[in-house]
Amino acid sequence: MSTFSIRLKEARRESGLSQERLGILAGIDESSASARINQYERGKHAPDFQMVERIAQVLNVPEAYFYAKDDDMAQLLKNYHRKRENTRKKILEFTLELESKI
Amino acid sequence: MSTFSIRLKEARRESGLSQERLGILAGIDESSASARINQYERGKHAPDFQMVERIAQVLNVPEAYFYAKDDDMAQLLKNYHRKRENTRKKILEFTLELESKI
DNA sequence: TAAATTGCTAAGTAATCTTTAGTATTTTAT
DNA sequence: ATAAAATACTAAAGATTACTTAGCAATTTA
Repeated sequence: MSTFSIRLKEARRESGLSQERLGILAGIDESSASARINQYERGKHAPDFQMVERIAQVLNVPEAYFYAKDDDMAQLLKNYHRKRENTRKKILEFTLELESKI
Repeated sequence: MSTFSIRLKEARRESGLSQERLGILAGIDESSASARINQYERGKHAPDFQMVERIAQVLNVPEAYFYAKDDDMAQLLKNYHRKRENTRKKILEFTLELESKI
């Protein structure tokens, strides 16, 4: 299982969409939507970034979320994405107040 | 220019490495390291995730950083990555205290 | 328990990435 | 100023990977 596969499955399940429906909403032809999303989710193939952008939009997560190896980072990205601009700035500023690694 | 290209160039420049040197440190054969990193940086081709992992390690950024379309999100990811586990947790918790979008 | 939905897969075709073999550009040293 | 060195860049062929097709398998629902 790849990082991308794990995150895709996580986010799709949260959305309640089937693999095929997600693919169709992301603009894939209905004849191959099911196969392609399944291949992504099983780690058989990896989509190009344009497709990642479309999937991200449908699932309401930022593109970077799919590449977060760490669960906490994935959660952070999802949280950040779902805030208003004003609130996002506060989060970024908060990280600057904290001491860096060693 | 793709998101990946922009982030790669940003992070490589900060590191002070040449395209070729970065490629070699990321494990690419020296005969093609220059061409490949250049192709990535010009948006001509996109590497697979295994290569992204190696590049991320060399440049001391998280993999997700390369896919952050928003500059502030990219900065957040870099900051988060460079904190200790304990501090990272504080950042994640901080996002939970804030009100969500609308 | 039949029907419908959802998940999954092999294999051929299509598309993309990697390597090679350089040229072009920029930087450094004299 | 300019030669040398380093760095950036590119086309094209070869190598690899993704997409489509044509289903079958498993699960869910009525």
